[in-house]
Amino acid sequence: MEEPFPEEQDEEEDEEWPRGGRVIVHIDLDCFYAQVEMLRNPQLRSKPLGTQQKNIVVTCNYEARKFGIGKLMSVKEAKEKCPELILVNGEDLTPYREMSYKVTELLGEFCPLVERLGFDENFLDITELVEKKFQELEPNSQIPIFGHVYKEEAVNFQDPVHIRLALGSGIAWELRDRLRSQLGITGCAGIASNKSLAKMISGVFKPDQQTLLLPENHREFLSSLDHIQKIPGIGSKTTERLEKLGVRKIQDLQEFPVFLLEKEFGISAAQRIHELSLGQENSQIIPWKPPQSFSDEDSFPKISTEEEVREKIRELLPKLLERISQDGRKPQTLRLGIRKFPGKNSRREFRQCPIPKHLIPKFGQENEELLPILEEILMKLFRKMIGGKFQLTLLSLGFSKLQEFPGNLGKGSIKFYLKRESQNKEMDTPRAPKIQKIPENSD
DNA sequence: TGGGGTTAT
DNA sequence: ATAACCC
Repeated sequence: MEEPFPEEQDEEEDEEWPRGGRVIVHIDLDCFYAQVEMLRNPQLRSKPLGTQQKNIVVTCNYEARKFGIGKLMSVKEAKEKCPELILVNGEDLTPYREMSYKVTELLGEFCPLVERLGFDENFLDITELVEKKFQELEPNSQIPIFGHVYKEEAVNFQDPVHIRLALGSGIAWELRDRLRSQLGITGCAGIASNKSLAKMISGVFKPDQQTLLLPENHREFLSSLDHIQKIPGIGSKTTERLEKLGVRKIQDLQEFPVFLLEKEFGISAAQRIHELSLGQENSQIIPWKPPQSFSDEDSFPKISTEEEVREKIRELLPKLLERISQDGRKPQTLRLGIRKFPGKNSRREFRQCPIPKHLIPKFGQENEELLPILEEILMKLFRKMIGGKFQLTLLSLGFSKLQEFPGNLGKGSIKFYLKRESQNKEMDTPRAPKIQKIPENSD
């Protein structure tokens, strides 16, 4: 009578994985740049506001969205839709970068497993936190659910997986509450049993809300997302190739023969793609560490002389040097990036080179010699990339291979980095008093 | 269409 | 170094 265990994979697969063991939260800040600008100037809060980079409105607040303004819309179109739209320049990312790290830092106080994705998203693996709460549960205690549950599905309080996710919704609520009360920032959260699903579910109810996805609804939720590109990890290139195979909807992908996927993408990518379409994914949260590279770019109308290139380098280099010296680590590699004029799909080309050994120690201090030397190295690099005539629309400088310097013990460590970032805590946030939250049942 | 980032090959 | 991915 002993049925053999379904031997799906007796390989090195994570033992804990199926059974929906983990609880993952994805936090997605609402129109982040616009929020930061509204904190800097509260007058803007009640007005339609966008942040502008060159001729693009990159984000806008919800007042502006009422007029039909959306992400990455041209300034021209946005102004047509809303002539009284206020635009602030968002080309210097410093304020956003700083607030972004404050957010990650705050989340890190709850849980060491925080992963950043861009400036405005974070993943947390709160499995252990949830487990602790689970163990502390009194025999017949009521477990509140916070925020929405996808499909308004009833939580089954007999099911330990459901209970853990419900506890996770409480933690997500607390995280969002702290972001609002301490930093004045709102965002959405998704709670699910892996990163991919947590991320996809977080945007279901949009500003300042959260959504919980139960395992029974994985398939249905994925099918509801109709297009394959909604799956994180399936980008534009993969989408093109899939569409050539006749696959457009997630459901198409779920049902598509794996051996045909393997012919197109190779075994490992095919497996990944197929599993993603079913919501099966077990990648770990990679704890955040100090950035592995710094870069600074600028785009502009065509330039075509070396002198212009040199000028752009002179604008960008000091800013980067300042950031590097704040960080405390020293770069071993210098990178130059360009975009050539007929901007073939906005592609950039990069060249790197090692930074001469004797220059590396000079990076911490204010250093006048450093600038001209680096400038020359960059110009040489530039000449190597270009042969003769050129037209450029973008220049990018970057430092990488960041090395902690002996003598700077602990600089570059996470703690040090976070301290620096949060030092100018001019707590100008007279936020609404902390209110005891009542679970939103269904709004 | 901007100004960033990471990982895989 | 490039290409793919993410925001």
